[in-house]
Amino acid sequence: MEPHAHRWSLPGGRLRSDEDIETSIKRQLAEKVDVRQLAHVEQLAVFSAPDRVPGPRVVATAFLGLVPSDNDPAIPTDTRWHPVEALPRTAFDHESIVLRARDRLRAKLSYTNIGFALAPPTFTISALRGLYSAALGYRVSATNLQRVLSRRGLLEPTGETALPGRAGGRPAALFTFARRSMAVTDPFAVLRPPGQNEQTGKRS
Amino acid sequence: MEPHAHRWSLPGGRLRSDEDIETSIKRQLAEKVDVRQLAHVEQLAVFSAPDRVPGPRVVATAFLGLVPSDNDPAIPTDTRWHPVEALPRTAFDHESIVLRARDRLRAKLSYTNIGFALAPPTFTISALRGLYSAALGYRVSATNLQRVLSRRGLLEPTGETALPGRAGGRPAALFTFARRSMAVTDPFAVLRPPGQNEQTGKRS
DNA sequence: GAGGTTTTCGCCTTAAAGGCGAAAACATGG
DNA sequence: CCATGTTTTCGCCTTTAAGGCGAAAACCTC
Repeated sequence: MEPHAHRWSLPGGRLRSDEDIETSIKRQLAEKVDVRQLAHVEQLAVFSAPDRVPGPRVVATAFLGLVPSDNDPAIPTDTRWHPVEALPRTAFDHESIVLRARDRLRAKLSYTNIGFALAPPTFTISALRGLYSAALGYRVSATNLQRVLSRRGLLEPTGETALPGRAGGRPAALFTFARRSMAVTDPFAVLRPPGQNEQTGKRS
Repeated sequence: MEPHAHRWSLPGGRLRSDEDIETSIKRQLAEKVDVRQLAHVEQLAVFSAPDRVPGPRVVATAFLGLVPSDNDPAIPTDTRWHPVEALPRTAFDHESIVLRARDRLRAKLSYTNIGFALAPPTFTISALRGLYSAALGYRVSATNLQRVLSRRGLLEPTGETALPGRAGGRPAALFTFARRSMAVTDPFAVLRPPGQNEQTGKRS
């Protein structure tokens, strides 16, 4: 009868007539779950299949939101974080929404600087590596992560170092994301940067 | 009084309760303008600012649709193609929608195989170069385009060649997009292909 | 057949990513 | 306090992809 009762669903709600959708989703989050410190929010996709929920059709605009790993927002008792590799049964089409969000995040981690939204203001390379590994689903090399981000000019060393773990080891340097990387920069063009072009030779 | 009258606007219309949005936009296009042979359609973004149109708020889901360069669909007399570099004044927020679509296309041309949707079933490298140049807004090198697409395994030579232009010159070989590239393949991961990973050394 | 045109190919340079091991910088146990 | 284990960081090298440039190929017209 109510096949979707007692299943987990994503936070959300109805759009008010005086707000746009992004404002709305932020309000919903702030009301229902205490997730206010979103470091990044972007539209994911619109889900509009006529039968996606029982009853009259509901069009949903899904968003991807990222919270830095260092803040653990207080959430109500009926709410929970779920690891994406072990999702419970979800209501409606929410599972496919989550999977799309995951894929989007993975893709953008590679070709944008969206990683800044996952990291605390200051972090060690190993910590960042952990975040990237978790998000991407495979182990990332710290060495390479370090170099790739540096070469892209996204990483800035703060002077400081973190305390070594209880097992000893060299204390890790603390880094920050460069200021100009604090907004998501979309793809680095692949097929021809804006530089001078072509015009190869004689064109009279 | 009616600041948006007599301005150009994008095709579109209301969503019916028994169709999803993509179905809807395809229907609208087929009805209003005869653009049926869309080689690729994807969601662009939702536009929902409360004041984006006068009167009660209208939420619009914008799509990017691509038509191969060889078909020139019949369009009604009140409808026109406009070059994106010389847009007329548009109604509402339609200009920003168009610009977003343009940017999306440009980005995806670089890191996906979306180009297949712009090209006719068979084409010469120069023709393809023309399409890429027009879409990207800068001159692309034919040599490099050729190699990049080949190395990605997207280009397949048909045996045939096109007729040389009236000015002579070596007849150009005709190519096709490889079959497996006929669906948009999203990013080639940059930061770590799925291959073996890390595990660098001793982990006991 | 000479000269002009367009396409294609081959070789080289540049740039970014990834691998691997050594060195650096810490902890702890004898 | 020195040897040993641990973790991070650095340097050098390899691999892969993109981009440049000129020569060769293949066609036209006069």
